[in-house]
Amino acid sequence: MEEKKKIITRFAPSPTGLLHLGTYRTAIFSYLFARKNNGSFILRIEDTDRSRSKKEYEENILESLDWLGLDFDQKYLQSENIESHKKHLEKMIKEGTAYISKEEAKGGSGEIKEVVRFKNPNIDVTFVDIIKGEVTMNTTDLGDFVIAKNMNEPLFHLAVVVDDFEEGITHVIRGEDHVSNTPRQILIQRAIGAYTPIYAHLPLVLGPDKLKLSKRRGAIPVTEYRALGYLPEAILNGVSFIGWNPGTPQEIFKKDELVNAFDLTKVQKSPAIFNAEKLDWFNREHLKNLLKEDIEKNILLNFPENLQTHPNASKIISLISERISKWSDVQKMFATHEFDFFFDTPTTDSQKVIFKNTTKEETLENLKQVIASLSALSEDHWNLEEIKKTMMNVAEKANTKGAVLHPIRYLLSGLEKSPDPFIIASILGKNETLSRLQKFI
RNA sequence: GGCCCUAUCGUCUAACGGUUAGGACAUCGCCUUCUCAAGGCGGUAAUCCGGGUUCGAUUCCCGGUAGGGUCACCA
Repeated sequence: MEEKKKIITRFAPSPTGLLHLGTYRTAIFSYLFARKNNGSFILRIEDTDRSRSKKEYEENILESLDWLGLDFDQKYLQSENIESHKKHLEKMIKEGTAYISKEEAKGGSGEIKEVVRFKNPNIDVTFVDIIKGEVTMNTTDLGDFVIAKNMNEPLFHLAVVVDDFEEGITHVIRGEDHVSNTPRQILIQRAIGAYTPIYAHLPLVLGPDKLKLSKRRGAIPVTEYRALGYLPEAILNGVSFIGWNPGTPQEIFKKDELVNAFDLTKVQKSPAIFNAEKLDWFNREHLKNLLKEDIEKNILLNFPENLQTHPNASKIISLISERISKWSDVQKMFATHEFDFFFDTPTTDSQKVIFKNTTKEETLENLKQVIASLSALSEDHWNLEEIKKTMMNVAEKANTKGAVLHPIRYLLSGLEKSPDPFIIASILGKNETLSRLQKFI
């Protein structure tokens, strides 16, 4: 029986800023690959650059992973492994694969510093990448690159190699921006006697400008998506589908389905442009999977505070729910005063009451009839069906239904575009409806 | 510029040499008892170019072009 090695992947961000979707996509793919194969997923915070690393960014990473539901089996701080990095450094120097170089510090201060450089054997390095296939690069023009600022401050390439080795990482899944780092790291692996893991370099996520997604060019942090009211499962689903698909027509996936369907070899070879509109669609689809009461609760939470307890608030929730992609859209609707008329009598323009190609007299007559038959409806019968029946009764007798329905709708909403008059009237109640209609008489 | 990678509708993609080149988002039109939203139906829209290989190339090979990545005492 062949023994299968347990798969271990890692997500290794540096806490030097708020990370966007492109970065988290590498976390998602590493996570899905590990879980799909019953492996482990490790989080390693690469904080060796002490001047740029900030605790708040580390906390943001933790928060984001937690929100997305990407649970990790281990968490390491790279800075905690510095003693091990030093040991390898000393050993490399002793064995001649690295050396201390005295040179002028950068910045032109004239100060002489000691940096540690890797003794480059200047050879071709070939590695197998699950996504890109076999890649060969010559390392000659890399020179003797720096692997530590000094004996106490190891740098990226050394730290990554040592940590991956000691943590037993079997698959390094990271962004394509790391392919050119890979030969250097393989050289170091060979120098310290480490194995070479399997690589999978993911093509990058590009912004609408076709350039690598970046904060500078408008990419927002994952926690900002949370603030905007996106569902974590929708983000997970939508981001997974940037440059990957399961090969079946299904597009909406819950987390466990994603784990089940994930296949690293199906990852696209070319970079993908991030489509924010499609992400909204993913969110709308995932919204449909939510419990009705959760939807209602979240929509209400996004009402202006003074309206949350208004008697009409709960009645317009279903109207809102079919008009939003994400929770923050509710706030937007109030900001643009779309639904103000449910809470305050709208101001109306008497010219706009009259439906196209009809006269004022006609409109008045129609409205009088509507008011009369609506008045005859008892409070007990003031519901959507009865109101609709009553209004349609008048409307069908008119030349065009719009001659009746438009004036009603406009007087009730004060808007050219709004939900239909029946639902508005049913929400406003008998008194308010009649009072708004009478204003024109 | 050197090195590496990539190339199907506007965008994300499907088609492991033979398809009327399929789907999704977006867009447009129609229906959906006035408008809007939601829903239904339908439409427009793609194989970068040039050579090969082959009976036959979106698919394989070469070249061009275009795009991306990377060239730190950051990660």
